[in-house]
Amino acid sequence: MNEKPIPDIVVGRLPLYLRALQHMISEGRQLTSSQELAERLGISAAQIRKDLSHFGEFGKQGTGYNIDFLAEQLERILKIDRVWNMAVIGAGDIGSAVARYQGFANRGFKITLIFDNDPEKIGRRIGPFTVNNMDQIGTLIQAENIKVAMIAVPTAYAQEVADQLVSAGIKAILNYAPLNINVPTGVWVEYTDPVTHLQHMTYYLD
Amino acid sequence: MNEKPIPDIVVGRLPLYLRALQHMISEGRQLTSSQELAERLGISAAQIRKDLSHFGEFGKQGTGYNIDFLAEQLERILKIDRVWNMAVIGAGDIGSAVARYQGFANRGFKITLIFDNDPEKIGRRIGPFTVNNMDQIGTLIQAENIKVAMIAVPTAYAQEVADQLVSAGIKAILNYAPLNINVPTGVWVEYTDPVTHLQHMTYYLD
DNA sequence: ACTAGATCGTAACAAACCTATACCAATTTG
DNA sequence: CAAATTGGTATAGGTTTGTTACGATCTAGT
Repeated sequence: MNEKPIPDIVVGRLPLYLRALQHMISEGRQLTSSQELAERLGISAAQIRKDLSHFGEFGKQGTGYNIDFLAEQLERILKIDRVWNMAVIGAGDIGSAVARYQGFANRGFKITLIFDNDPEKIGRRIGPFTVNNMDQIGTLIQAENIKVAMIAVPTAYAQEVADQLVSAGIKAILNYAPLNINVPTGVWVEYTDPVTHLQHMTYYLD
Repeated sequence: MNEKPIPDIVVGRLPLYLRALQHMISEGRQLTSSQELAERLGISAAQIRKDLSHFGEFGKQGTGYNIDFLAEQLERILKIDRVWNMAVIGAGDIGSAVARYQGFANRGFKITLIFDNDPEKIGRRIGPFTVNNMDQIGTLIQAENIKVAMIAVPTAYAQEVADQLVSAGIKAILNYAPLNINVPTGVWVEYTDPVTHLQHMTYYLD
């Protein structure tokens, strides 16, 4: 525990620790150790202890970590001890699949709005949502005070949509379009592109 | 250019460079520079030059990089100067969206098989594919000599499916299930979990 | 032909990160 | 009580990553 900012790479591992812990909870487990987490995650036990020690002392010598307790602490640290409402932009294949995905619940996130600019799609239902007109992005996102959004529009429109989201007050964007987007300081962007991962792996294949 | 193995993080950036280059190609561009790539990607120009220099000399002083040429070289390095056939396991929301995703073509990959174990789904069509029975994984993957697969099944079955894929000769797995899976040496796994990215960002929000 | 400006490739340096080790305190187990 | 397990801390060393600087090369303009 110290005053220096936590390395981003450490922050990035916390969700992985939490994911493993929640899996253990679903198995009905109560205790674990840095050793066990290390084996499951392919990270060294010392690394895990050091990462956690940036934030406090969560374990008990000789015993290990209480799984529920550590999970709660990580949720607090990652600020997912609440529910973040999210907007999805784009109601195509990706946006629709995201909107129906059951994996956000219980992990701190909930989709509440979905947008598209195709008149064919506006007003239709996708899962429990009605597709809103994209020209309502600013109004609705501000009205509901939403801070997190996912971009699932064609690559050509991603930057334009990102600009609208930033204007609407969005602070975190998960971009499904395979394109880097520019946002001002204070807005965070992460990318998810399956092809990038696949290309990374094929380097190592014959 | 030297004999030591290339750091994995460098390999991981090559797909990003390639993605930016292909975007420039679609804009009809011919030349670029490490400086321009750096601005687009948010990586320093020197970093980009150093990364590329691991593999050869692709630029021309005073001029920059020929976009088509550099893209071809990166495709060769990443071994996507061919088409990798892929299998998708799981025909639920994620698997279906993946199967319909148009973004694999032209980036080195092509889905050719999709599997599920739900009798309701087996035999049904998803996009251009017919859903195969999961008990055919070994047979069909070996028959078509497929080396790359994507896991899009519920978390509880991901490890079991991974084991089957490894037995069938799969060498690279992209896992959509939010769970670490264990595979033997020589098999590569990458993960894509939107919630992990979201949780990483919320750490920095208020 | 010459100059100015742009750019690459590379080397040297600095910072960040990871690994390994050792140690102590607390706890559990036998 | 003794032995084994475990977390947290500190330290040192090495690897990786990022930054800066600079010579060499190319283009464009005069």
